[in-house]
Amino acid sequence: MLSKKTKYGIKALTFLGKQDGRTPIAIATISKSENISLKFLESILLTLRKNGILGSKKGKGGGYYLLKEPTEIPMTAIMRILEGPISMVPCVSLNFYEKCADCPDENACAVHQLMIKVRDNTLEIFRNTSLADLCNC
Amino acid sequence: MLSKKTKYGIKALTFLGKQDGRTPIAIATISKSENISLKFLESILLTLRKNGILGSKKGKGGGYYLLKEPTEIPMTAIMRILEGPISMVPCVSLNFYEKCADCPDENACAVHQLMIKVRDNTLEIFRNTSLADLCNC
DNA sequence: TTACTAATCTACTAAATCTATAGGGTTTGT
DNA sequence: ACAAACCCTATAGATTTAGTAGATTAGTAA
Repeated sequence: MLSKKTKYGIKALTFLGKQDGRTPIAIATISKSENISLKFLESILLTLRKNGILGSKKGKGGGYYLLKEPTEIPMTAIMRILEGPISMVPCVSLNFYEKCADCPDENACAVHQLMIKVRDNTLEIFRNTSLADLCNC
Repeated sequence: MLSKKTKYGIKALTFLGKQDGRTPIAIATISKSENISLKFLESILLTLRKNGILGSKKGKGGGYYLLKEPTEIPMTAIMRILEGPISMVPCVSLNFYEKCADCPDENACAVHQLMIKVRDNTLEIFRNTSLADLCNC
């Protein structure tokens, strides 16, 4: 299941993507519009900034803004920053790979084989979807 | 991410599916073969029994066995029993639907639309995969 | 029948981690 | 002076992943 962190993050990004230009938007504005706890949203936007998705401006008139065009931000990037691995098990993850402690042979593991399929499918959706696509809903 | 409960459950079911006939297999046998904590596995098999996937026999020579042919057990059933919803958000779940508190209009929600796509794809894989398919790895 | 043993079943506990915040102070820009 | 991001800490609650202890049931051998 998707964490609220990820869900709120996507909603906030979508909100920013719908604005025109790079005018900074205050956290409070997004928080009110999307019904997200202010402090929680604060930490979410901070991680998005630290990961190169958002820029910020301090002081009066400050806020957050997208660093790239929405068309240039794929869902894979957003998901990996906010949710972590796209795979359902670490042993099929491309970016967060970890070997299973209990599994002597990955290729003989039924779960492994099945989850590769699921990952490939999900990955293709996220690769073919950009933030811009979400903004057109 | 998939919980260990689900992962272990699938592995145990695969192990049972590979046996021939309905001879009961002791928990300890599966536990050793698949490197799963005995007591944790015990509770997992119990829920699978309570949900009509497994049968059990008590006492000496007892254990667990599949109630149906592996071909008759779809992954959707296994996943829903062990992991819960297949969807990444409750608002797109077919079997575990819940409305989002923060979302005034589902159809206008970008997350909602995207997660429907992901759910449809994942669901198709699980629908087209039975336990028997996992046993042939 | 009785005792023993193997196995499931039930219930309780607990550590560890994750989630979703809340509070308050600091820094920076206008 | 003020507004806003930034940063640090704490925390309640839930979930996960087990571990512990014992009850119950069923087959086997004496």
